[in-house]
Formats: sequence, C-alpha cells, structure tokens
Amino acid sequence: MSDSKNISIKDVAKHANVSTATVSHVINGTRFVSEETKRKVHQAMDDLNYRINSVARSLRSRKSHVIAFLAPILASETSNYFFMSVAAGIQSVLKQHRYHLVLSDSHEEEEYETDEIRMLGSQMIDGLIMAPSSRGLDYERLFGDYPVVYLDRVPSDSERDCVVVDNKTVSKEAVQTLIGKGHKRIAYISGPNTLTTTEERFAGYLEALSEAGLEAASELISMGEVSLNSGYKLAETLMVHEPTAIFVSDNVMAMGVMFYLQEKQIHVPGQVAVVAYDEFQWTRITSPPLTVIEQPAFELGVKAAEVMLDRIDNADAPVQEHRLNAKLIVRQSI
Amino acid sequence: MSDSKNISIKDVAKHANVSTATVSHVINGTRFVSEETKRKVHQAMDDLNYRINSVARSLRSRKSHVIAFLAPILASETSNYFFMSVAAGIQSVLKQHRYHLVLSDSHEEEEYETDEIRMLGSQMIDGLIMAPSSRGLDYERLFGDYPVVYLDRVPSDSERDCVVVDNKTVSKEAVQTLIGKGHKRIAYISGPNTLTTTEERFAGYLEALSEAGLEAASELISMGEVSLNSGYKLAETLMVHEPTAIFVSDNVMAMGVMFYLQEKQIHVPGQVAVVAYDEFQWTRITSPPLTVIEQPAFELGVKAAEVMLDRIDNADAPVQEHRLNAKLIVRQSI
DNA sequence: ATGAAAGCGCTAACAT
DNA sequence: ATGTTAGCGCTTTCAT
Repeated sequence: MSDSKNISIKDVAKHANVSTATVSHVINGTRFVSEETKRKVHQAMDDLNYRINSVARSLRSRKSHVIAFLAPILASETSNYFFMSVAAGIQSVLKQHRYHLVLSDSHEEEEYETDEIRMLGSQMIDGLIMAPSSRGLDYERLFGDYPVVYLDRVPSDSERDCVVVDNKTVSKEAVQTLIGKGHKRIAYISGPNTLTTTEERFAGYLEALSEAGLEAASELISMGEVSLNSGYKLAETLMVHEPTAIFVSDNVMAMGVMFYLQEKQIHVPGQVAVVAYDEFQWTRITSPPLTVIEQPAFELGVKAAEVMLDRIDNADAPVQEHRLNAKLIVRQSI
Repeated sequence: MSDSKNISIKDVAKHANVSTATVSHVINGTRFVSEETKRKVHQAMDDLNYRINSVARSLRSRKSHVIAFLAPILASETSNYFFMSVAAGIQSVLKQHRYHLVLSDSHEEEEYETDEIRMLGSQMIDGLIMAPSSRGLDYERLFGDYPVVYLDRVPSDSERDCVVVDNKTVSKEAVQTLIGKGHKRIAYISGPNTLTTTEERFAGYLEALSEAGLEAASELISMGEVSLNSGYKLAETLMVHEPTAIFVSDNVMAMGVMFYLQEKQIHVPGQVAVVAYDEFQWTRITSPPLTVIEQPAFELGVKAAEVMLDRIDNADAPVQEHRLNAKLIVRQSI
C-alpha cells in the first residue's frame, strides 16, 4: 500500500555504512555512539522509512511491552463505561513508560474469560490486569508466566496484587446519611451477591443499619438480575412494603428504579429517597438529580498500572493491596 | 509463576522423538502426519504443557492474525458505548476466523490518533479498521503495509474500503416524520460539522425541509461543542426562537437538551417535540421516553470485519463501500 | 511419511 | 567507539 517492503535494521546498517549492532544501539540508546554516526543512522532510517519490527524485538528480548486488561467491558452500557474509564487510567500510565495496552473482553462469563486468558497466554504479554468474573474459579492454573494484578474484584484466596474500591465504607456512609435524615425503612436493591464488590456494598448497608440499631428487614432487601427491567420490577415489588428510602447498588438497575418511580408518579425524595451507585451523566438529568456514589475508575486504572510496573521491575516485592475511596455525591434525591 | 520456563517446539520434538517440522505440521495441520505420530506429539505437548509462541510464529510467517480497531472509544460515555458495540461486532467475526482484535483509542484527537497509528505500525498487524477523527489529515502516509477499512466515517478522497451508516436517509426520515405531524419550525442541534457523519445528518435535515417547501431558518440551526452542558445551552438559546420540534444529532447533547426542557418545565411533546440520535438506555426513562435513531453499531462491526477479511484474502478486489441503514424508533417525545 | 536446516529481524555477548 | 555473530521459536523448502 504505502511504501516499499521490509526495511530491516540490516538495510539501514548497509545504507549508513555501520553494523547492525550500531543501528540497534542508536535505536535503543543502549551504548555510546558518536554524534556523527548517530546522524548517519538517523539519516538512513529516514531515507529508507525504516520502522522497527517489534515482533522480532519481542522474540529476541523476551519482552513484549504489552499489558493486557481483561474485564467485562461490553457487559452493559454502564459497566462498559466504568471499565473503559479504568482502561483510560491504565493507558495513561503505560503510555509514559512506553508500554502498550491490549483490551480483552470477558463478557462477564467464565467460559469467555477462560478463552481469553488462554489466547493471551500465547500472545506474549508482560502482564495481565483483570477484573475476574468469578470468585471461585481457579485462575492460577490458567495464567502463564507473567504477573497478574486483580482489579475491582478479587477471587478467593488470591495472593496476587490487587487494586479495589472501598465499597463497604462508602455504602455505609450512604446509608448512614439516609439514617441521618430520619429514614428507618431503607430498602436495598442489587445484583446477585456473587462478586466481592456486591458483597461489600451489602456489608456496608447492613453495618450502617445495625450500628444505628435498625433491623435489616428481609422484605426490604432484594437482589436480582442486573438490568433496567429487573430494577423496575424489584422497585415495584419493594414499594409494597413502604420503604422511605432505596439504596441501589447498581447503576443500570437504578435506571429501572427511577423509571418505575417516575411512571407511578412517586415523588423523590418526598415519598421515597434514592441513592445509587455510579456517577454517569444520566443521573444528573433525572428529576430530581440523583445522589450517587462515584467510584474512582480512572484512578483505579492508574494505580493498577503502577502496581503492575512495580511488579515487573521486582517480582519478589511483597504483595500490594490498594483500596481506593469512593465518594458520595449528595444531590436532591435524598 | 505457574509452571516451567520456555517449552519450545524443539523440546516437544525431542520428547516425542520426531522433528520440529513434524511438530509444527501437527499443530497447524499443514501436511499429512500418521495418526500414531500425531498421538505422540500431542502426548508430548500435554506432558510438557507446551504453549505456542505466537511471536515467533508471526516473525516467521509474516502474519500476526491481529486486526487493530482505532476509534474514539474513550471520548465520552455514549460514543464510547457506540464504538464498543462496534468492537463487539468486529470481534464476533474475527473470533470465528481465529483472528485477534486489538483496541486502540484515538481520543478523537489527531495527535493521539497519529501516535497510535505509528505504534500499531511497528506491532505487525494484519489490518486496521478505523473511525478517523479528522477528514483532512493525510492518513495514507501514516499507514504501513496492511489493508485499512474505514468505519463510520471516511476521510476525503479515500480510496479504501469503508462501512458506514446511512445517516442522511434516516435523518431525513426523522425530520419528515416531524413534518408529517405538522411541525414547521424544526430546530437542529449538533456538534461541529467536521465529521462525515455530522454532515450527512445535517444534509438529511436540510433535504427534508426543502422537499417539504420549508425554509431552513438559520436561527433554528445551532452547532456547538459535544457535551451535556453545551446541549443545555444551545437548547436555551434556541427556545427563544420558538421551535415546535428539535432534532438533536448527538446523544450527549440530547441529554443536555432534555435536562433543560425538564428544568424549565417545557412539556414534551406538547410544547416542543424531540428526536435524538442513538438508542441508549437513558432515552427510555426520560418523561416522555425519547424518539431516537438507532444505529446498527454491532452490524457495522460485523460488516467491517468481513470486509477486512475479504481484503486480506484478496488485495486486488475492487473497493467495497457499505452503507447500513439506521432505524427510527418512534416513542412519545414527538 | 518425515527430517534437516535456513532464516524471519532483532538484541547482546564477545571482540577489537 | 564500533563490528561480528549466535540465537530467540517458529515455518517451510528441499531432501529422502
């Protein structure tokens, strides 16, 4: 298409009247080369429009400078955005260190995920950052000979580095805020309790209640599929038991809840207060704008990338566990 | 971490008492090997837990089986989802053909994009599918020696394969529907007219008006930054001129428009009707639910991948241009 | 039906 | 201050 065939380091060397070693060292700055020679080499590279072949480089140096990120990036509109923000954070760090990011989607399904890990295994990656879709799976035997950093979620018995959100503290804070406003019947809506994240959010909810001497009424707690319709249905069922506030631990489900409340003309926060997970644009345009928990998605990615780079530099350093704070953004829905 | 070091085809060959050639042929099915020998080889691969090194394979075979997708996947909540859906479509096809997908983000900025193309150039990719962020840039001289398929947008004078949405037809249909309902003062809100997509949408709007003998009033046409706030502002300015309907050619801007109308308690569709681009979940929970144009994102990806695979098989085939239909979903906002 | 061996483009140890 | 050269792990031509 564009220009000539396969210009290699050899062609450059010949054209510049130097050895391939010199060319390589000019490219990588790995040993002293006189200014004059450097100039000649650069000239030759320009003349021939040389482009390094990083496949050959990886094969030889046994380093790809590629980090993979495996997460359920396509699972839903919102989880998608969350993880893409994470990806942006990862990339911002990697770019500075001249690493590449490869995105892989797990579909939030074990089979897909397993497949992807296997594929990545043969692709020569220098590290894997992943948000596991399951807690129980034995990931260890799938991994190749590269460091792994868990992000957002952690499988049981992991002895790997991880970077997660402090879901419990912020959920507790949210519920406490509700309690502070006088609410006693606070409902809880979430997806199935299969992820560490969901579990922690629930734990925060329970702890806030119990510390305030309130009982966790089972009819006010409902978990179901993560979808708009499911949120709608659960809200409908829940409202029968007359909660004065609802805590929704998932953004898409929150859409369903708001849809229901709007449709039934149930006033927020007059008749029922609402707090939901995740700060996305739509939460600002509901009436009233929603009180939400904002997760540090980008920062999560930044930290994970930093941990990964540390680990690559030092395989024997002690395992790191980072827990980032989320933020409660109070708006008119409570 | 997991198991032993670098098991190569050589180790497998030795362990199975065959040549490396035979092992290679067993792996790739590239020539006849007796059942007995096959068995031995597979046994050896299992015993040693052999994993193919695809870097070496790529170097030797000059094929990476990797297709890159370069798009503004991180630019905003919604464009992000659109392009990730495209990516899902691409991947679904590539997977069947044992190709890998690498995602690259352009940030919708020329500099970033140029950078990424350069990086990809050295990564040995077999093809590039991209949504160019600019129409004017001379992409051709950035590309390496691989096929390129443009997606969603096309730079001027492109002679490459492309897969786009028929924006003009569907925009025209939307505006005609509005006209059919008796609207005469139909406003137009969009981002800057720099992309082929935006331009086509505008063209559809103009054509619908002109065919209906309506004048395109310049005070009813406003283009600005693509953001919620910008949409809000433009709606505010526009309402002074009393449109009876608004066509918003961007999803995020539509959020801003709806926010404004809600806040000012302007009734939709009573006082003003609204049609917007893109079917995302939030458009279903506004009051009233929005009439939107749904783009075939996934299908766009599927088609682009198919075109790419065709092109790889046959470099000299005539250039393909595919224009997929979008769909008007009529809901209560008009 | 299988093996031997060259070589993809690069890095890096060893020379000079 | 620079050059020579042996491989990294694989595919593939040429033999047998």
